[in-house]
Amino acid sequence: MKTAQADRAEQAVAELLADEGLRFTPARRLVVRALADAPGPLTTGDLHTALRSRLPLSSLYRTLTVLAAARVLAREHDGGGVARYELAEWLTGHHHHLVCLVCGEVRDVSIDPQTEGTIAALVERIAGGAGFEATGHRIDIEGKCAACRRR
Amino acid sequence: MKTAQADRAEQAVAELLADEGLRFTPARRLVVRALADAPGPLTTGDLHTALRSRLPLSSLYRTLTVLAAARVLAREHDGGGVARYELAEWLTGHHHHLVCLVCGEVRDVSIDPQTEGTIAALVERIAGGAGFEATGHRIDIEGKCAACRRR
DNA sequence: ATAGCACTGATAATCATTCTCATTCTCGTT
DNA sequence: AACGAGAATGAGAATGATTATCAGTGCTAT
Ligand SMILES: [Mn+2]
Ligand SMILES: [Mn+2]
Ligand SMILES: [Zn+2]
Ligand SMILES: [Zn+2]
Repeated sequence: MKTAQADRAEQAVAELLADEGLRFTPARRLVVRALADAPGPLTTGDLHTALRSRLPLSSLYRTLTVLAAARVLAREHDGGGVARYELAEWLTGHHHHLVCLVCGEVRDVSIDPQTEGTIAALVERIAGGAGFEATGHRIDIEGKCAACRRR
Repeated sequence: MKTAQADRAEQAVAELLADEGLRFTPARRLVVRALADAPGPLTTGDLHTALRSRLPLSSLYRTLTVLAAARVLAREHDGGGVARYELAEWLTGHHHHLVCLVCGEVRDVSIDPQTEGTIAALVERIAGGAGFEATGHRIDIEGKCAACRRR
């Protein structure tokens, strides 16, 4: 996320937390910033490595739980079952993921609005056919990332 | 999965296991059958509930591990991080999932070949643009299932 | 300054999953 | 039919990630 956008997101987070009677403490700011700077969702381990000197593990876990409950963060799980967190889509915009099956990296990727429209339409159709009310979708593209390809 | 197809799948599994010097034991047969009959991927808990009288938990876990390593089963993780298993796509055919955010159910859904072709094409395009070599994709449609809708 | 909450961080507890190991089973060979 | 090697089983212990506890600290409004 580029800095201007990240600053705006941080502002939005501050307001949301205030509304819920929660504070935007240093710990929470550290986590939000780390995720805003990341090219994709980060595991708890990634975050712990990055922030270990400034944020004990138990506090990191609590912070992630609180921010996810407040819908500031979205939590998902990768193929190995380890939790990954990213800023919620109302902060980052809708997007999808490239998942490298070799190194495990997960990277954000956006689709042009035109194509995204096509997808939304076919998702509607498929869901409707099954009596299912679709509210969103998630696409993971699996394969080999650029770095892993060249070796 | 309908029975004729399930029988064929079971046959294919028997052959694959034999090739690997593994046996198609009663425990493995129970698990493969349970998954062949299921409308979507099952959690370890689902399977344990269904098979508890015939298969101790430690054996269930080992069976799942062995079958997944042999590529008979595919393992994924749902939003809450619990493992889900299903027959590998070379047995079931390629498909996607409807994920109910209310009750947690996950159901298989197939897309017509025409639409699947469209998806494959745009996946190629998106991946290529990022220097990524796509080998597959996964689509989860999230929302409210038919049962949860009507109450 | 005081009271009431929110927050922190160390630690203990939980829960799913994996590991260990003694025992049993299968299958091919004598 | 008895034998031996490797495969499989099942009970229980161990692991690892995550969550819960709780005593102490910090903010903020009155
Ligand atoms: Mn993302
Ligand atoms: Mn499936
Ligand atoms: Zn990679
Ligand atoms: Zn439902």
